[in-house]
Amino acid sequence: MQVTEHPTLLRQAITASDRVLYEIQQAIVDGTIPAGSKISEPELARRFDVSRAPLREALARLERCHLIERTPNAGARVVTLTPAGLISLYQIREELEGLACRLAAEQMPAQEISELAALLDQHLASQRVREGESYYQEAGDLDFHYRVILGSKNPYLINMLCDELYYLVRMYRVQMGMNGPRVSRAFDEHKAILNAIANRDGELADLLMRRHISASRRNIEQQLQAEKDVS
Amino acid sequence: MQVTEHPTLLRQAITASDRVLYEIQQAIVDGTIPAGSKISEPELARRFDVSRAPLREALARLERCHLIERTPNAGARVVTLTPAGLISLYQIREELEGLACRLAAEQMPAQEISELAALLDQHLASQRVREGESYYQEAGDLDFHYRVILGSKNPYLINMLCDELYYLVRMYRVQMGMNGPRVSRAFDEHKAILNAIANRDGELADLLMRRHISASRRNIEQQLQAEKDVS
DNA sequence: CTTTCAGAAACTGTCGACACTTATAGTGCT
DNA sequence: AGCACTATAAGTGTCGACAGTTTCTGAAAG
Repeated sequence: MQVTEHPTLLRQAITASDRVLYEIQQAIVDGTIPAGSKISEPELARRFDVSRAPLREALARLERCHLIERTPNAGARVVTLTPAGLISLYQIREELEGLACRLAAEQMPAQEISELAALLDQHLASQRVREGESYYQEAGDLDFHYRVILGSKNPYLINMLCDELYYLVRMYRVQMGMNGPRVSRAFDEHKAILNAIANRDGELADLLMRRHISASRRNIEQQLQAEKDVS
Repeated sequence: MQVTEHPTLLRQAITASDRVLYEIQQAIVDGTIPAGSKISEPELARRFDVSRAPLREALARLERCHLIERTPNAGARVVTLTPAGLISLYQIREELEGLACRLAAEQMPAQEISELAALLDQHLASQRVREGESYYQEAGDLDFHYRVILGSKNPYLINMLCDELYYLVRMYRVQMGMNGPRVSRAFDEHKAILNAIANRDGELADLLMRRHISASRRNIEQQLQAEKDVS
């Protein structure tokens, strides 16, 4: 089996199950496999050219990150996006990412903090170029959140947010077509959070992150409401 | 395939994978399969009399609730219990169960609240009988937490706490041999939390639950420290 | 026309076998 | 004796096939 890069340092074998998982995940997030649609194992197995064994393992992991729902003997469906689901998701994000900020303020190494500062400057530059363009900034937003979470050094927290919840967050953002004036405000909020972390003020970082996520939630809710009004 | 109880109401088919998952889970939690030990798929398949296919699905779910750790092409190991892991776990519980309490104070139906009150009275009775006996009370403790979490009506929260984290919490408790004077104090704390929920005071319920879990963490930490001093 | 009930098709859960990787034990060399 | 290397054994990842269940189709009865 192939090995990525350094054979001894990073001995992470890329298995067929991993590859299929990655492709299906992307397809669900961007809507290529539409929300709410039923999933047929034989069909997907043919489509991605693998047997059902690795496919089923990929499906198990997709269920783990809440992108599909399975019922015994009856198959799997892609989740449907609802306002209630969005609120439930963001309620948890508020608590968990608030905690992540507090821990990051205590645990994050100075070097990681400066790297994160550099990342924000880089975002600022690219943001000036394409004002209002959403995709890059949103990707950057996730990148910022990722790094703060990693800075918490809490393995369960990292696993829950980065592996289990974030693909669903991305799915909401992509399929709701995030854009608008929130982009530039988000940047300022990031900067304030980073400052609090750099000052080792966990309490403030926690508070700011909760506000940041709360604002983000209201933004998507508004988008969702607007979409509802059209139909 | 067999069906549990009401064929139309609860159409949950008990699959072989489910059965094996349940048995292995229990074996890991109570230490029959010791912490840190390596897991051999063929051996477990023989031991529980199933093929490797359902066994692997069970292992995937065990990884999901953090009872085992897998590395590609190298097999799985039962997790090891460490002070750092315990702290990380309880940090998350504090946030998530605090949130659960706040939501339960808002969302929990009156009937569920009165049922929970009845449960506590029942605990009180059995507790008087066997003062100091830990196992039953601890099971009751988990039962109380379960109901509060279910009362939050947040599906992600319920899944994370009841399906992903609680088996590991039980494992820490069982293998650290929880006992001592904490049992009776925990009951009073439960009662206070229930009161706050019944009064629809989410903020107070949140605070009390955080304290309750924080005290529980300190209790186990102490136990763990004592065990360390012996060795 | 709707409803009910067979029969058929499709699908999920499970099994045994094979390919390739990892770990183990043994052999030869310094 | 200690170390490197090779061959063997064990184990994981994957495949194709079969059994039992669910769902769809269609015909018959109300």
